Amino acid sequence: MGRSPCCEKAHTNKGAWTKEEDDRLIAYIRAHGEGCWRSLPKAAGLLRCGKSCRLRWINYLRPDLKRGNFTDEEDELIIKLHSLLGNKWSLIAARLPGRTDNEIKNYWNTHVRRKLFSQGIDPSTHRPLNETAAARDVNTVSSYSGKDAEKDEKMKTIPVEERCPDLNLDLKISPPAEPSMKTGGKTAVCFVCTSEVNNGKDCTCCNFAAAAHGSSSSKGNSNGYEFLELKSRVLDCRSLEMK
DNA sequence: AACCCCTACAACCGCAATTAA
DNA sequence: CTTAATTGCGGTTGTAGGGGT
Repeated sequence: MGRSPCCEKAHTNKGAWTKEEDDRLIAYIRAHGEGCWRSLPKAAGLLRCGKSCRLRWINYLRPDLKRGNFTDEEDELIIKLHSLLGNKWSLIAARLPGRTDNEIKNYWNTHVRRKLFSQGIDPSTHRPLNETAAARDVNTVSSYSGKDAEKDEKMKTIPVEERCPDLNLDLKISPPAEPSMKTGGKTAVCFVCTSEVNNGKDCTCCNFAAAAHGSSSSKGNSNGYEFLELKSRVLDCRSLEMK
C-alpha cells in the first residue's frame, strides 16, 4: 500500500546539483515561472524529481535570497519567533525576508541552540535550564527532544499552555509576508482579528497596515517586522498576547 | 602529509495538507 | 464524496571543508 513515489527514482539524479542543472532550472523558471513541479524536470530537461527541483530553487537558486551570515537582529527575531511558534520554520521564514525555512532550521540547529544552551536557556522551552530541569521532575516537559520517542509521546499529552504557562498562545498567525500564488496577493488575514484584508487595504480593527498583512517586503515601507510590533525589531512576547 | 573530528549546510525522506479528477 | 496526485513542511542524513593532532 502507500503512495506511489513522486518520481521514477531509477531515472533521476540525486545528490549535489551541478552548475549545468542549476542553469537549466533557472532558465526554465525564468521562462515559465514557478509551479507544476511535477512536470518541470521533464520540461526543463532535468533528470531530477520535482521535489528536488522545488527545493533547489526555493533554498538556493531563488534570486531574492539574502545569503550570508545572519545579523544580530535576525538572530534575535528567530529566537523570539521560535519561542512563539516552535519549529514552524516556514512561518518563521515568512517573517525574515530573503531567508528560507531550511536555512533558518539549519542555523537554529547549528548556532542558536548552542548559543541558548551556553546562556543557560533551554532552546525547546526558552526558559532557564535549571528551571526546566526542575520542571522535568514534575512532568518531563522540558526534557523534550524530538529524537526521544517516549518523551515525544508524553509531550503530545501536555497542553501548550502548560509548556509555556506565561504565554498566551491563543493567537492567530498571519499569512506569509509574500503574497501567495493561491490568493493572488489580493487577500490576507488580519493578524489581530483574523478577518480578511482585501487588496492592500488596512484592517479596521487595528493600526496594522496592509504591508504587515501580506506584502511587507514588496511595498517598500516595511521591514517585515511591524506585525510583531517590531518597529525597533525588539520583540516583547507579552505584547503579542491575543484574545 | 595523513588522519581524525567537528561543523555547516545542501539535499533527501516521509508524512500531512491541499487540490484535482 | 472519494480517491489519487501534487505540493509543502519538518526532521534527518550525507558530505565537503576546516582545524587540530
